Amino acid sequence: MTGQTDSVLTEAALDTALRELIGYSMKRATAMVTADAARVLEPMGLRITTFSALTVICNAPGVRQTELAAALGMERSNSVAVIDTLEKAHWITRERSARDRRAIALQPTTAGIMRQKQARLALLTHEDRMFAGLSQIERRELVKLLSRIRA
Amino acid sequence: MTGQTDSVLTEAALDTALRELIGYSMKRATAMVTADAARVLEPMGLRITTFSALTVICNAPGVRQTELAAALGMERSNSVAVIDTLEKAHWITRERSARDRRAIALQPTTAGIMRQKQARLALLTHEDRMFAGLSQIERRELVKLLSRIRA
DNA sequence: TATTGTTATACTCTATAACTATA
DNA sequence: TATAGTTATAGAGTATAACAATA
Repeated sequence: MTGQTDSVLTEAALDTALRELIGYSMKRATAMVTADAARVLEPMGLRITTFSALTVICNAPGVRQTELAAALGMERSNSVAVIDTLEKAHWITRERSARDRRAIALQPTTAGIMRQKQARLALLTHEDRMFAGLSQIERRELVKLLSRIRA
Repeated sequence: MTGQTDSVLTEAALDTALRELIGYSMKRATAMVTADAARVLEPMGLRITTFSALTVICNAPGVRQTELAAALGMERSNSVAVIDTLEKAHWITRERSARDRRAIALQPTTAGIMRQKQARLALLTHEDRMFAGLSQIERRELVKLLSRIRA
């Protein structure tokens, strides 16, 4: 192996041209963060989507499936499998709403609340590691800048 | 429809609890930006992955497939289909390397270079719209903060 | 008529293992 | 032995259409 290449440009990183696009930096950084978060959640039997849904249900007991999906920016149809997973793990229950018999109210179980708290702490630790290069002020600044992006 | 819910919390957004995680804000904001970028690229016959690969090839003619995949943070195996797409569109060519007959040097065609330039301009316009709420200084600050995140 | 949950389906992205031909 | 490109495959996320029950 010579390490040689047929490329003319050998000095700059190959993705330099893409770095002028903010979206590219966002995508690469987010992929890094979410991959690490997924690794943290995996031993707890959670994925990012299931953790997110569980967190919403724990913080808004009785939430409907459609509301949940909308809050997480996902399709109603795709939320079904996520909620199935949480229900099979006995972390949440589905209860027919008395007021509107079409709707289903999602309730967290005691085990679900405990698991969510545990996963939340693990993720906060993970973020403290990933964002160690940023001060608390800079972390808030990052979130603030992200919140000002509009489609 | 009453608009009523079984949820106890009706005032705050349902994903408030998730907003304490920086990764959540990053994921939602990035999804918004990349979805819009994909819409911009689609009429040009490009997706984000194919545009990214084409851009690297245009800026580093002769780059190898393995180098390309590494630069974009994707698996070698997954880069094959992306390069197939670019080759079938006649935007790039595959050439066996003379120095190392295992390797393939990727070269952009004239049409490929033109398409990349066109797509790049469309994406810069798209970003000017998405990031209109941020000054140029703030955009650079955002990228700088993202670059300091470490796994 | 419209909405809720659901099923079916398809497409993209991603990840791993294994093969071939070259080094 | 190791590397470059490739194939096959499977999992996870995402998107659309259509259906039954209910409003």
